[in-house]
Amino acid sequence: MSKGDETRRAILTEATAVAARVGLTGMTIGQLAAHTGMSKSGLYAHFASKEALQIEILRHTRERFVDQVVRPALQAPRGVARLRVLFDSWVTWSEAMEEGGCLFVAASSELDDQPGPVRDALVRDERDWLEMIATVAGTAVSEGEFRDDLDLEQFAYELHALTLAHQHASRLLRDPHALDRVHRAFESLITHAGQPA
Amino acid sequence: MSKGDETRRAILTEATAVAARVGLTGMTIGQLAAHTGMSKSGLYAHFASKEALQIEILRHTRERFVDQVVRPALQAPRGVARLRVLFDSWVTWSEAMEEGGCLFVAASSELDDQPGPVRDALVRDERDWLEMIATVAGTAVSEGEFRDDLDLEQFAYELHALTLAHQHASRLLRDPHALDRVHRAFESLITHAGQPA
DNA sequence: ACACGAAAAGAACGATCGTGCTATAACTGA
DNA sequence: TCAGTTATAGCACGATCGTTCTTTTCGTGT
Repeated sequence: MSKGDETRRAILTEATAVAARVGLTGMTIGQLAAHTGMSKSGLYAHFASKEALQIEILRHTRERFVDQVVRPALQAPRGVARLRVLFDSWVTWSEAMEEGGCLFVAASSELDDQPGPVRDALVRDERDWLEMIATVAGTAVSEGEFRDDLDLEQFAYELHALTLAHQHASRLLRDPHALDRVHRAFESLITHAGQPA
Repeated sequence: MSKGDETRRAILTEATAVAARVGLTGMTIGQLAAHTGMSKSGLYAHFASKEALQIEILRHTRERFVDQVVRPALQAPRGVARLRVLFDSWVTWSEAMEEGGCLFVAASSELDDQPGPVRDALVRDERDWLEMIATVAGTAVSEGEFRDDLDLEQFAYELHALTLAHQHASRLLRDPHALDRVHRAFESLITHAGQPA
């Protein structure tokens, strides 16, 4: 990997952390330069525009998300076990962020009414994520662990709701029982998906 | 009401809409002045600082929230009926926002790691809101509609999760079935709160 | 209707924004 | 090691930021 790619990656990693804290829009080039110890123009030379940087931040985060959350789940056995790994991996991913939590969660409400290519990229990522949850839940159906009339999209919606709630309880409210809360809600969700409607 | 109070209120109403769209931090005085047709300094004279304006926006929004969401619920009969009104009123409140949705939801992820008096005010409001949900759920317990070992805080957590998810589905994903989704999730929540654990 | 206080505008401040252009410094392949 | 590319810094730009001041306009009580 050339020197350019190396620093470029370092910038993206740092930018991801900053963006999670102050938002993709709130983040500024100057602020980012200060954090990385580079000059504003030296840093900026790696990207075509701030908007392009924002999109690359999302791409970079997505790659790490797949590595740390999706891949472990796909290596677990199909069914509820895989769903558990997916969920636990997400919680771990979210907790691992020193500040700001999951960037996708933060960006979701920041960009929800700000049209443009950044929002479009985020929408694609979020759709993929919901689809992934639904697909994994589907393996629990085909394994006979979930009832076979389960609405997979509705299940994904409700599981995703827990991730949003966890970020809220953990990051905003600093609820010491946040982890316990989200796990109990998850178990309740799984239990009811297994019983007949 | 004097002229000053009148425009001040008009500013806050407009500012609430702007803040819901671009965030409490993303909103600027100049932008706000343009939206209200006032000069920057004329508008700014009504507030001590931008931070003070942000706090007043939250206070103003809170007042309207109590009027439009909390009060109707308290006028409904105790129990599940009251809980339904509370939830339906929130959905109506959220849908009524032309853009950006519920300001509290938007601000929650924006301020979750930005310490200061604005965050503190928001945390108080969100705690009050969760407490309100738990209290209303409690009336359903004492009316015998919910099982009496129901964890009220956990119930509030899960109901609140649905409001976050609805904003996500409705505003970001523009899911045409968002309303249907959130209602089904709500019914499911109520049903399970009524059955023995 | 007039005077006085309140409300709004005008103008300017230092700072920082995103973004170019130009020069220097640092890598890299022959 | 030297040439040539690539990466970074320096500097400046117009615009806008939050904020303060002074001046003008307007609403209001008598």
